[in-house]
Amino acid sequence: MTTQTRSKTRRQKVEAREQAILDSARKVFFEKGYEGARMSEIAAGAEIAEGTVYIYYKNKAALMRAISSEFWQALTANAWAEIEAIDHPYDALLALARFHIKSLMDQADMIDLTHSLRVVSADVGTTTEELKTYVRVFDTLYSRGVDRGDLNPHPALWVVRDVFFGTLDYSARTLRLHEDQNVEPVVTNMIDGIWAQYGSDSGSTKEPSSSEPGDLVSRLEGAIARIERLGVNGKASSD
Amino acid sequence: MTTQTRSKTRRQKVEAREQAILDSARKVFFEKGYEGARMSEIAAGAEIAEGTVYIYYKNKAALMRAISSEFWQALTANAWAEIEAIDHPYDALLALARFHIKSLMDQADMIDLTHSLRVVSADVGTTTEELKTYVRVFDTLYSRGVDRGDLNPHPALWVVRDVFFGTLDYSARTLRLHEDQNVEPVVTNMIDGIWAQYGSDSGSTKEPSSSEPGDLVSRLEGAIARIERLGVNGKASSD
DNA sequence: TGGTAAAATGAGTATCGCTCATAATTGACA
DNA sequence: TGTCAATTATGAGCGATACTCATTTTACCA
Repeated sequence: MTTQTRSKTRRQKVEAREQAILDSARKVFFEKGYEGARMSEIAAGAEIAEGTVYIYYKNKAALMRAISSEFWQALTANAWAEIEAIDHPYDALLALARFHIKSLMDQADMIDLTHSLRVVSADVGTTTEELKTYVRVFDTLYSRGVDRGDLNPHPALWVVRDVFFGTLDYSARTLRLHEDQNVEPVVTNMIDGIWAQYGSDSGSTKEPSSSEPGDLVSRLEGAIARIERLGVNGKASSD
Repeated sequence: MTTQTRSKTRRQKVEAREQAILDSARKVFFEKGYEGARMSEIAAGAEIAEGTVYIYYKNKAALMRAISSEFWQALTANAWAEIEAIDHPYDALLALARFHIKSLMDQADMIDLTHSLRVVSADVGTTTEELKTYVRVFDTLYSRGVDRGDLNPHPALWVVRDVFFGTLDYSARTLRLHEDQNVEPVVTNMIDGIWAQYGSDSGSTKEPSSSEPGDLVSRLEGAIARIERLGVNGKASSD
């Protein structure tokens, strides 16, 4: 028992220190940027000697990679949590888009740092892998929509995926420079665009012209609901 | 005359050296990345002493910024040249999209380096300004489309602009990893999507009643038109 | 040709990421 | 509790690099 307790204590101490290093490093990286960050300052922030950092992380790039990795894993977990209770693919995609763009805007520093790693450090494999995992949330939602018959299967999913993430990424950057940071117009606009192109209107088979009038009505009702929602949330965006 | 000739010679020599530094730096930056690039190697490539570089460029970041600036200016000029002879906004946007994504793919190193500057160097003002100038090509084309009555005015142009550049940016990255690097599906799909959402279907004037309740009606009419058009165009995009 | 301002040089400086010999701490066992 | 081996921490020192500056070289004009 004594053995286990002490062993546990030791491990706890190590883990606490590891986390302290990460916390300090994150702070310094955000304040000074990757190059501007000093290992000495990171060590001081974690209240350890500079050499100790290198026991936990091979070098500066590895430390940065760990922070980036931690961020993307948390983001992925939060994304899943955000959409798990939502049934309809349209609403789920909408929620994911909202979550994504808000995350980008809130944690812009982290995003920029992650992207910079692509160039700063040659070894980006890890980060790329984490990005792929995150992106899988979208892929799953889209596939679910296809299975339910709400979305048409796209011959290359990545085309739609790039519209989704590309648009949100750029919009987040733009929105950050604006006074009005209402994301609703951007999100609704983009999802509606995807739905207009890939939504299965008549259910199963694709017909040239407006095939079944009844379907048009139901889609219009959905559109009205969406527009009304925009009217409530997006009122400020009309200027 | 002698005076002018010699004075010209001196200036020419200086300018030639400046260009030699830029050329050498570009090469080294591409080969080694920003951090990996050595000022000594850049100087050696330009066949000058290391200290001389600092007469022309304040520091490493300024040198990188000059390269980035040169690149974006050339890109902007080429973009204008690419679309100047094209009359119809749809074709022009298509051409711009093709040009943009191909440039991104061909000069991926440059793009990555430019983006990394955002983090590496705090002073990014210049690069941002050059980006804005480049983006103006798109804005002009869209406005032209609105003036001609081919496109509906969007309450916030940047929303469409971010769809355009965001999608192309992400798609370029994805395409680079693919065997098949055919940009046509991406480009056509994206422009068609924009056209489906913002193309003025019935032809001429838009209802400018922005803040009136009638706004909802006009927007609904646009939505109906889009849905109807989707029935026709959506067929092509499904393969 | 001689004088001067501009331009080039490269050894030297400051600073940083990282290493490693040494010290301190921890925990199993008697 | 005291001993000892293993683990963990330390920080002076090393190599490397961006950048400076006193000195030299070049370009130009009278």
